[in-house]
Amino acid sequence: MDREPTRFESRVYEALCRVPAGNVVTYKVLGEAVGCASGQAIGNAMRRNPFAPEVPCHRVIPATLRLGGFMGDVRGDSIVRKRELLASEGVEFNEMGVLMDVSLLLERVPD
DNA sequence: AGGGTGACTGCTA
DNA sequence: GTAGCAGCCACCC
Repeated sequence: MDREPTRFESRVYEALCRVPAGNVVTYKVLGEAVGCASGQAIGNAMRRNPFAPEVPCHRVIPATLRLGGFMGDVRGDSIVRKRELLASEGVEFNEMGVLMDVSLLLERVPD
């Protein structure tokens, strides 16, 4: 299971670190930052992220503006953790699990 | 080399 | 609101 990140994954993590606290991006946006047309591949990289939350993978959400997954889980206590992590940065989700303030969602990863 | 998997996306119903 | 499906791409057999 555990292994060193591939070059692709390292690029993804590097781009991810440019997302400021208090903001979020979609898997798609993060993919565009590293030249990957598949959000699913990005999700794979996140799922394997060995550095959470050092590398802020909790700032990546699906285009549906829901919470998505965290640390391998798509529906579990980890999601609550992700939600609280984001709340502590000022990014809040409602009871339905949907992002409240859409203006916090960046359309592209900063340089 | 080929097939299966998945923290996705967009469309359809 | 939900469910299913095709397309997507990196990774792991």
